[in-house]
Amino acid sequence: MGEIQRPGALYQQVAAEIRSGIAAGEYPPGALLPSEAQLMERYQVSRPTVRKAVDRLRSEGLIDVVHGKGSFVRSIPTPSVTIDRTITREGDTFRTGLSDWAEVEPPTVTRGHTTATTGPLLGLEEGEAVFLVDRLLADPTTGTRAMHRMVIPLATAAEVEELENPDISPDQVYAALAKAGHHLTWRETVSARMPLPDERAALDIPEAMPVLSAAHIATGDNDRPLILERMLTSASRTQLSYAITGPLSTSGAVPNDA
Amino acid sequence: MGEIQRPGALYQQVAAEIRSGIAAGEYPPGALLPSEAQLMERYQVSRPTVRKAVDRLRSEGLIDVVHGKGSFVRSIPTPSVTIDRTITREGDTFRTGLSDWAEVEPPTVTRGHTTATTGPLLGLEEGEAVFLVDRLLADPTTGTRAMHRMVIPLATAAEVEELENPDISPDQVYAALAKAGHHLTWRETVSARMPLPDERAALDIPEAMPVLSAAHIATGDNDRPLILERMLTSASRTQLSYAITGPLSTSGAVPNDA
DNA sequence: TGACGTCACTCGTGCTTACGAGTTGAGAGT
DNA sequence: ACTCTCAACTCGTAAGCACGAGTGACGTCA
Repeated sequence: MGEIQRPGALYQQVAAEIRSGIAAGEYPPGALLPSEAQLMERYQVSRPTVRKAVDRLRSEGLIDVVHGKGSFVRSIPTPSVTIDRTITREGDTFRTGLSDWAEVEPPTVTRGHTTATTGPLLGLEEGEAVFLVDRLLADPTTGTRAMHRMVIPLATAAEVEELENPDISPDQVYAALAKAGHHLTWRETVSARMPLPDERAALDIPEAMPVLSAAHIATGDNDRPLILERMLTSASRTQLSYAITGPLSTSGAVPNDA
Repeated sequence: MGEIQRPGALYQQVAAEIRSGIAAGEYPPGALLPSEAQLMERYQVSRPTVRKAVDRLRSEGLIDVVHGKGSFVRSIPTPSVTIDRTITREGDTFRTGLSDWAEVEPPTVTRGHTTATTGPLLGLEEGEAVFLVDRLLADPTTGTRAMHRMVIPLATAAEVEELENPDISPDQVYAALAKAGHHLTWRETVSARMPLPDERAALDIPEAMPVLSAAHIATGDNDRPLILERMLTSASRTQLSYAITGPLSTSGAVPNDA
């Protein structure tokens, strides 16, 4: 029946066949793939070969394999949650897009040190002391989770007394900095990578799915970095959105009532 | 010597041991892991078990396995290329951040149809005819590649004669739209996912590494979507950057000399 | 001294066998 | 008619064996 004639290793050929079947709609999303025994028969290969092919498809995120039941075609991971990171100059604020999200646990405040990554972004050496405020957030509607961290240099914390309160929300931080007389600008860098094991657990990330990381640096006068905010979410469930909205003023008035 | 006592399957235990070794610096980035035979001896397991453990680490993106040489610890994939997607209101332009990138091949222009993803973004039904302009770009400095696609509804193409020229650069498109009298606003959504096989090949993406996808919608008056631009890059090599720079005017003057 | 070939070592692939464990449904027993 | 048990299905794990193929070092020969 279905002997195969494709380039590469046997298990690659089997994997390619199944992949084609998925792409062609033969196995629509949610469908149950033939069992390993059936695939053995169909392609005339041994079980380890079938397993290797199936394992490859799983590592590509195409299927979910359930013990005792079978392999199911994953639906195309369309991010269902959009986090609006729109930058607005109204009153020099920035919306994290996480204001409505609930805190799964109370925030954790620790004294830590800058890493090779966070140090340069903040204009500090690697290993300098900083405050770390960690939050685990959840979207009330969908339950989608996000890890949120603020990295606060000691110099910044000393300047703004509101920062002594660990319960201060990310959005409030910028208001506090503005109130302290800082004229803020922002830069955000977005990257993606595979999650670390603890991140996978905390964010409930399916196998072979990446995380989106957004690092947000608020800069004061003289291009001095004041605070770093980093957000981590499951890329299979969330996307980030950027836009210009509303009237944008050149000078950016700083409100005193924030 | 090093019999193992960890939860889970044997190969998981072996994988966890090696993972710890990598995290602890026993195997620094670039280092050669012990050969499969040595790992068999060290953990007193069979070769298939060792191979499965090694394969797991590879699928996690922790190591690279080279036939005939061994397994090497991957260095932490820090994105080395930053694409500046900064939104500027000077003259109603938007920089793709790809202006300096070279075209690997001539652009491809095809007539296609909106998909379930692109349709709604453009305010069209799924399956409506559109022009697709595909580019494969490369950063001249690092060789990093990017796939770039413009999805142009027929209505937009009919309105702007410059769009008949397939060689028009993405940045020029916005200038042309502005010249045609459109008052543009933008929204960009960023997501990440695992690459499709052809995308992996075109972008030279290492195993178990995701792609960053940025979809950029230009909207004219009455919130009418005019054009969709999508960029795809290797997340292990690139990151996206967003900021507000320069003076921002409320009305956004449209230049006539673009 | 140089070029070449061999050989040892590496991982890549494939088959067979065996058993454990989760899931489901059919059938026997009540 | 209902419930419970068990058999038959599923995938998960592990071992052993065999051979192919890429790489590099070493020794031999010209």
